[in-house]
Amino acid sequence: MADAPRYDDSLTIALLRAREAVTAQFRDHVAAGGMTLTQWRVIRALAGGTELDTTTLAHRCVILAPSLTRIIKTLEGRGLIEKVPARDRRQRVVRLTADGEAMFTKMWAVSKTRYAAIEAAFGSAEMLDLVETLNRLRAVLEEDV
Amino acid sequence: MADAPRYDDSLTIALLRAREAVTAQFRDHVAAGGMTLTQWRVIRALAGGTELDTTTLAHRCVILAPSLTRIIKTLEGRGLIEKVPARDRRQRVVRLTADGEAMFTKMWAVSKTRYAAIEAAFGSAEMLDLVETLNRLRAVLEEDV
DNA sequence: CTGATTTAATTCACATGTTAAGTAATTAAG
DNA sequence: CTTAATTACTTAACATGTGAATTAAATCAG
Repeated sequence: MADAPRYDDSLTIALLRAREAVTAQFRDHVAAGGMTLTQWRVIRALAGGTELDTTTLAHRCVILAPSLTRIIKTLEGRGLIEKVPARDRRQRVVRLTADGEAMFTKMWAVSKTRYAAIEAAFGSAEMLDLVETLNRLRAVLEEDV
Repeated sequence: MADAPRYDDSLTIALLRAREAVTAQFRDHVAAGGMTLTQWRVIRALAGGTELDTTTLAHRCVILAPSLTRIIKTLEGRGLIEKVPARDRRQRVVRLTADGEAMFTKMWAVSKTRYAAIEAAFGSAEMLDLVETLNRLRAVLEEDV
């Protein structure tokens, strides 16, 4: 069992820790804006007048449907997003309100800076490589295994 | 705003999705054993008679203290782990029970196989590289930025 | 057109993530 | 030795992750 870390958790743990380290770079800033990182992903996905249904939004933000239902309720309650009538009445299509767009614009500048700092510290090319590798890993797992 | 996805979320999202894809390879198996992936990390960390205090355990498993408190309560209730008297009475030191070790042994064989499958599909060297890169990213973020 | 099936969201129940506050035991200051 | 500061953990409160069941609307079979 001494060899356990090598066979199961190493990749899992490395992914967990790396994600933790990256999100830590944004959490304080986003929290200062009165949002969670998850909520911020939703705002981001809708920025620029984008209208999306729950399923698409959930997929892009990597949020499960039940979580997104609650988040939409919360953000709508804060006046940051609003519903849009959809042809298919099963769907819930949403977009940012004017306040939502303003919130995005205000926070985006800082977010961009933080991201640039990460890129500078880690290396721009290395970062592109990493993202590509992560996406390849995901592609492999979703097909072959 | 059209460039947004390139500057903030790409790494975050890539990490999220990659982690999701990897954990998906283990979730069903672990769930079949009546555990969550988080609980399994704890079992794993204690396998082989290891005794650990909450702080160390939390760090190794990448679980926040409040979550670990609940998990320990749950696993103790199921008879999989037990408390060990500690010199420092502030600490809560735990270890696996005989049932806990049995549970680990039973599930470990399968877990190992799943991990090997991932390694085979993605590439052994690539996987080592990825883990190393992730750890380097983390190291950079925890120091420089 | 009617009933069965599928699809999109929601709701429910429970586990975990996350921050802040609280408690108990240890250590350090004097 | 006594008090203040620190440390380890717990509790509380709320947000999210997760799977299963439910509801409502659209689609399909006949």
